[in-house]
Amino acid sequence: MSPSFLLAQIGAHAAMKFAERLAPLGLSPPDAGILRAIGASAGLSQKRLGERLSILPSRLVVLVDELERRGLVERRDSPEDRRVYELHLTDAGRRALEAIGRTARQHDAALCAALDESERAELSALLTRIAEEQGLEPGVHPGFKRLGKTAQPATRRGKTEPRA
Amino acid sequence: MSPSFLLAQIGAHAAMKFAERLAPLGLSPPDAGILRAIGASAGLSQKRLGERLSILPSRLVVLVDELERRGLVERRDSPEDRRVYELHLTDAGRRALEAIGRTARQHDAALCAALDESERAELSALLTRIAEEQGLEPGVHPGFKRLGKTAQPATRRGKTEPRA
DNA sequence: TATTGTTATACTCTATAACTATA
DNA sequence: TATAGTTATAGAGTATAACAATA
Repeated sequence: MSPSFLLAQIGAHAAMKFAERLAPLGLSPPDAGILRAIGASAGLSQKRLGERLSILPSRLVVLVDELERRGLVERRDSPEDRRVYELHLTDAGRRALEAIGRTARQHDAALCAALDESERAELSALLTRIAEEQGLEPGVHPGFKRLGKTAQPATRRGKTEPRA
Repeated sequence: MSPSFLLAQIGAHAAMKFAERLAPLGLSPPDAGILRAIGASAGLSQKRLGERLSILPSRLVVLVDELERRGLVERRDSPEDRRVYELHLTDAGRRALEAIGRTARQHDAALCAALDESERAELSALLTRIAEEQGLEPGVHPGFKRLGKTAQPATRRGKTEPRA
C-alpha cells in the first residue's frame, strides 16, 4: 500500500482516537490546541493565536468564549492596544493542559502498540523528515480546510417512484 | 515530537494535498473512494458501498447521483431484488479511475520526497503494522465522524461595546 | 415486519462579509 | 484608513428520523 494513503488513513484514525480520549475532559482537539498555544506563549492575542492554529477569527471567538466561560482561559485587556485581548491560562487551565499531556502520552502508547521503542523512534525520525520537507509547522495540526469540488445541482430521478 | 501527533499532522496534510490534486479532475476524495470501490467490486449495492466506505446512505445518494449525472457510474436495476441498484463503472468511469491512479502515484512521490526508496519501504512497513494492529480496513480512509464535545451556549459579553 | 434507497432536517465546521471600537 | 474582535450568514459534512417501494 502507498505510504501516503497509509499516512492519511492512520492520521485520520489517530485524530479520531485522540478526540475520543479528550472528550471525557470536556475538550475538543481545537480546545487542546488553543490551551497548548496559550500555555506556550502567554499573553497571545486572538489574532496571532488564530494565525498560528489556522483557525478563522470568527470561529476562534466562539472557542475562546467557551474556554473562558469554563474558567480555563482569561481574556485581559491589553494595556497597549485597547482593541486586543491578551490570552492567559487560569490555574484550572494549566491543570487542564497537564491532563491533556497525560492523555496525549496514553494515546501515543496505544496508537503505536505494534512497535517497540526503537521502531517508534525510527518512525518519528522518518515522519519528522517528511514534515520538514513538506513545510509543516512543528506542533500545528493543519485541520481540514474546504476542499470539495464545486458541482451543479443534480436532477434526481427517484427510487421512490414505481420503476416498472 | 510524538509519533501520533506527527501521524495526525502529516495525515491531514496528505489528505488535503491529495484532494488538491484530485480537484482538477472534478473529483473529491469520496468520489475517488467510490469509483475505486466500484471498480474493485462491480455490481455493488449502495448499501454495501456505504458500509465499506463508512458513508451514510443519505450522503451516498447525493454522491452517486452526481457521478451518475456525469456519466462515470451507472445504476442498474438488480434482477434479483427490485429494491437495490447494482453500481457499475462506465467507460468514462474506468478512465477516471485510471487518472486517479496516476494522480495517487504523483501524490505519493511528492509527499515522500524527503525519503529514498528503501526508507519509503521501511515507512510503509511500520505504518502497515500500525494499521493492522489498530484494526483498520486496508484501503479504506475512515473519514472524520462527529467528535466535538457538547457544550451549552455561552453567554457573550462584547468587545463591540465600550469597555471603559 | 424488515430492508433499500431516498428525502427532510438539525448540528457542526469552514468561509466570507459586514459591523463596532480602536488605532 | 486599517486592524482586532465580533456577528451574521452561506456552504459542506455528519447524523438521525421518516418515507415509498419492495422483500
